[in-house]
Amino acid sequence: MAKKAQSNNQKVTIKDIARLAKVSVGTVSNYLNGTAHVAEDTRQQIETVINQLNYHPNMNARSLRSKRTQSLGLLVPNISNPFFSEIARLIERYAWEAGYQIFLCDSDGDKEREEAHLETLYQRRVDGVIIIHTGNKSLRRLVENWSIPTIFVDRHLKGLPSIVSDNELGGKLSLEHLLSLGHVRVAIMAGDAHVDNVQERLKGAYDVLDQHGIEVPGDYRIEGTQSLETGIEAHRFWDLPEYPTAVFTTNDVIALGVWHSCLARGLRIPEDVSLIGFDNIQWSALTVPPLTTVAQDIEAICNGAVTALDKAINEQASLGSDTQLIQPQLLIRGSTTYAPSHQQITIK
Amino acid sequence: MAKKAQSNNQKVTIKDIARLAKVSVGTVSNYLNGTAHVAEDTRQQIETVINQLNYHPNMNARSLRSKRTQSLGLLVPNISNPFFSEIARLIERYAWEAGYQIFLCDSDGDKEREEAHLETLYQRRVDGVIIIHTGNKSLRRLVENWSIPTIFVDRHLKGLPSIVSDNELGGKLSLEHLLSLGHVRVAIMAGDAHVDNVQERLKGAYDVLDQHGIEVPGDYRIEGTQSLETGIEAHRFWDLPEYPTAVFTTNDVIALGVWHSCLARGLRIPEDVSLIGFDNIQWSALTVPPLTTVAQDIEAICNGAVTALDKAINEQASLGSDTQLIQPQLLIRGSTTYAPSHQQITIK
DNA sequence: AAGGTGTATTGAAACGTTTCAATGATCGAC
DNA sequence: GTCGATCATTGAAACGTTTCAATACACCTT
Repeated sequence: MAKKAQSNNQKVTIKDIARLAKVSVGTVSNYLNGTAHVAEDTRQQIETVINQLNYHPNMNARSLRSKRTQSLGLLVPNISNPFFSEIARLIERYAWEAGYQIFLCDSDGDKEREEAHLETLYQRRVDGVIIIHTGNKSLRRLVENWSIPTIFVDRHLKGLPSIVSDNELGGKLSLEHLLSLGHVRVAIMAGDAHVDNVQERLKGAYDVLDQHGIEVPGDYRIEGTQSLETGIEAHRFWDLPEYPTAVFTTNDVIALGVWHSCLARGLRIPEDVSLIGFDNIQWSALTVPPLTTVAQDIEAICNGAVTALDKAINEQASLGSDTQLIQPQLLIRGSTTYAPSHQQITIK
Repeated sequence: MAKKAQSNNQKVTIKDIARLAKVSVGTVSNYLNGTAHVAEDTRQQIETVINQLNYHPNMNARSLRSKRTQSLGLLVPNISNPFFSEIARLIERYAWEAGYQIFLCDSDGDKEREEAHLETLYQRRVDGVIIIHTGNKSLRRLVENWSIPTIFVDRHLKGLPSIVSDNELGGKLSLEHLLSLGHVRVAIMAGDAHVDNVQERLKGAYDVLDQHGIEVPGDYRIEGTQSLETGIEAHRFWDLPEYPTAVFTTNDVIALGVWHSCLARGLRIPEDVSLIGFDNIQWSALTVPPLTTVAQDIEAICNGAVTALDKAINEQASLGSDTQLIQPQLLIRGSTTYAPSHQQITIK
């Protein structure tokens, strides 16, 4: 068995290819990139040599010269959050289809790490950046005067290009649904009220409540973070003498936490408590009954983000400075139903 | 307000720094990398200029010359799978702490995409690669003769360096637990029996069953993929005249699918059915009662993988070719209990 | 005053590509 | 048989760093 000359895979360069194929480096480069026509026979020459030598172009050299890295940075607060990991999956896919690979940067909710990650992305000269920020104000300064196309997703920063759901509308749809079912004692799981999209969802929700003259007492509102743990805090509702018949949450993870607190307390959903989420993460369809929620069209968001970046990169068109809104959709499933008659219920 | 000369952030290079600081490029490089002592006053010179000019070193140039990219490739079958996204989170963190950033590559369970991703990782000259493979046999050839330190995680390939849980032990612990509770009618949700770790878990499980002379009838076993959907297939069990009292699954996601099928059928866990998972993903603790499962020590796995790579990279020590086994741990929670008396139960 | 010893700095080559003006070859038209 | 025109190819500069042998300088020692 002839062992081919593949073992020296360490450092075969375009020069080696050129030499063995008896052409110039320029021609090989042209062949590789399709930058110019190369004659049929030289093409075959080159191909033969490349296959023999097990050649893998060095992208760093290529990037240095051409000022393109075919890579994007993706900065997220926590990749193991199911909503963000789904975004990552889609971004990765669309990016791959457009010829980019992505640097995954997890800020872990930490502002310093967020900035440090951005700095290295800059140093790597990624072609574009997609950010889900943590509410870090100094991010604006950082991004405003750097030269890499950057787009915010899910959470935006006023005046910087972004593509997010119409969260206010989402909050509105959510509460209109609850009120249409006759609920009056509505609790609000606000989560992290520092996050812009949370604020918007809340605004949409409160607007509807105001409009119907419904007031939310202080002990019907819990703030915290966008996490399971905060959702579980809902147990405080169930200690109240008159507990809410419906709970609005600012995301599904929180809602699942609330659900957990209900199960732990023996409360049935939706018979005792109607519960509505936001995001439509994978798990929200899995509960029994499935969670009513406001679905974000994250395919549109992710595809939009990658496409916009790609366009900005290739046509050096500006990304502009506006927020592109994507329509959310109310997904009525089993976790919401008509308000129970107004009897006073006491937990054992 | 003086607007500093920061606007021309486009193309300031180490040469500019050198020129303005009146030193040679070499010295600036030494300062930046700490490769040699630079005198106190020149150090200050350089620092001043760098701050004035808003300089960001070009990592592509650096990589080209130094043959180091400070980046790792992470190849996963599906980043939105909660188990993999948790792995990604940990890998990203440990890598960051060790000075690397990671390229996230999602193979989407597709062999071609998997190979294509690896090829580009090679072209980018990443310093190391971490792979969770999809069972692609030709991966071996690909990895065996390339020169980048590579380690397999969660799923291994015989003879190639890897770090995985002792899955056979896990399966054993799992079934010993079920049998100790008196279960005899045990069903097996095998998931994807092509995946090596699934095979091992099954082996551990069947060994215990054999040892106790318990046989699993054909209709007590379901295969499919490592997914929710496959778990939900468990509804077929509940159609049987005598359905299983316990279900062993090869991962938590499947287990949650099984749980779903029980809820849909009105079966209570653990009163009617004992259910045990594998992995200890975040959501497994959230069910009520929480899911009994075999916890993988993925912190150890991820930390081990990054550390091993880092060592191989810096000391060009070989990674060897052996599998490092990490101990799993049985986590007894609420979803398993004693087998009900052997009465025949008929669903309505 | 010559030699020796460090320490801080320099200068230029190298890394592996792309890019582009310039060259050579081929061919049809006159 | 010459002139353009077209097409394929070449050669060398450039990209922004690191690396390393060589130098310059200052300070001791004898």
